[in-house]
Amino acid sequence: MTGLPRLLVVLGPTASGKSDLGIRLAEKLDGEILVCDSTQVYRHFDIGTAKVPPKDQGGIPHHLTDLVEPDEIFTAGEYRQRAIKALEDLRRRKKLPIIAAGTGLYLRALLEGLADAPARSEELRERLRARAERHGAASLHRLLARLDREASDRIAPRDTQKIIRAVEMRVLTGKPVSEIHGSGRNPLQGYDIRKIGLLPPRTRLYARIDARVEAMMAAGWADEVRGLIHRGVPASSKPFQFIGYSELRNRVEAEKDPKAAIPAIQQATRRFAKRQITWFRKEPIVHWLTGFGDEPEILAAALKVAQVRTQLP
RNA sequence: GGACGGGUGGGUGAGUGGCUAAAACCAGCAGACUGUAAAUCUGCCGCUCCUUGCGGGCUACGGAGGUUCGAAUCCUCCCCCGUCCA
Repeated sequence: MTGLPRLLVVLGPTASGKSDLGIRLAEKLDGEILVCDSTQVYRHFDIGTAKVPPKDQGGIPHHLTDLVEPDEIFTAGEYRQRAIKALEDLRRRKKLPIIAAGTGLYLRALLEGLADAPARSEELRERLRARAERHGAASLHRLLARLDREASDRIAPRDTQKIIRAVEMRVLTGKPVSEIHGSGRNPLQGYDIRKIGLLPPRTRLYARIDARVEAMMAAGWADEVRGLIHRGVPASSKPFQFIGYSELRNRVEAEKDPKAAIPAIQQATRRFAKRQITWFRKEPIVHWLTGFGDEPEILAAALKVAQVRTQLP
């Protein structure tokens, strides 16, 4: 066990101080950061996705950000592949990988792997979406019920996104979802993985979120959005769906005061944080720390978790 | 001082005699989620008791009375708020 190279994971809801803790740990333990965040993979969307600006990175290399252009679609499978490459690179250079994870699905895709399922098919999705438009979301669910009863029982009739994915898997492989998932995952091997979870008290976390949104606005978030519009990033592009970006784009386009969007953005971010917490609560073997990543006691506790010889159960 | 309009659960707001613990939306809480995941979706949401049931009890629609078998809904008075007239 002790022969395996270590892999640190810092996970937690947005604004819990993951990036900060990650950098401090990297400084002490000769590590580098692997960002695990579905929004930071997009170039040009910087302020609202809370990327750590280079001047604040403390000289610690940050990987897995700015991977694609805004009009591209990025997926968990893609993330897994890139992350594995990055891990191999760090291993060669004998650096401690520290994953700063805010996107639970991506983290799971990397650590536990994904089933051997087909990638998205845009044409098929186009057809399915058209069907939903014409005959309603319920018709898609009925279609899935015919193709894959078990999957349709598990997915809510209105959850069009998941229904489409299930139909897609069934059509592309001819196999029901349960069979594909039953075939197993391909977990990441060869690491002594230590997971540190940041879980600050809810009220304090919410207060930080509120303050951070204000700070992002003060840092020129609206101008960033203006720039994105000018460079021709379409409203339909994925990153414009991210929290804050949709609200700000609307306001900027309508030439309304962007500041008026602040309460709505704070609200959406708080709800997002809640969803992250729900997801991470299920994550196996996490050393939970009830505080923010920038607090000295938390750093001390995290260092302990990272360095003990035998992994605690 | 007078004339209207209005006061409903944390918020907005529907409800004009029983089907109403009270629509809807928001907020809040909890949850699901294996290739869009900062996405998408689900449940709960006055208090309380138990044999957890489309169960019982209590409290609730500004306040106090009243009418009625029955009131958030009708009547009386009072208190607030808004607009207008003086």
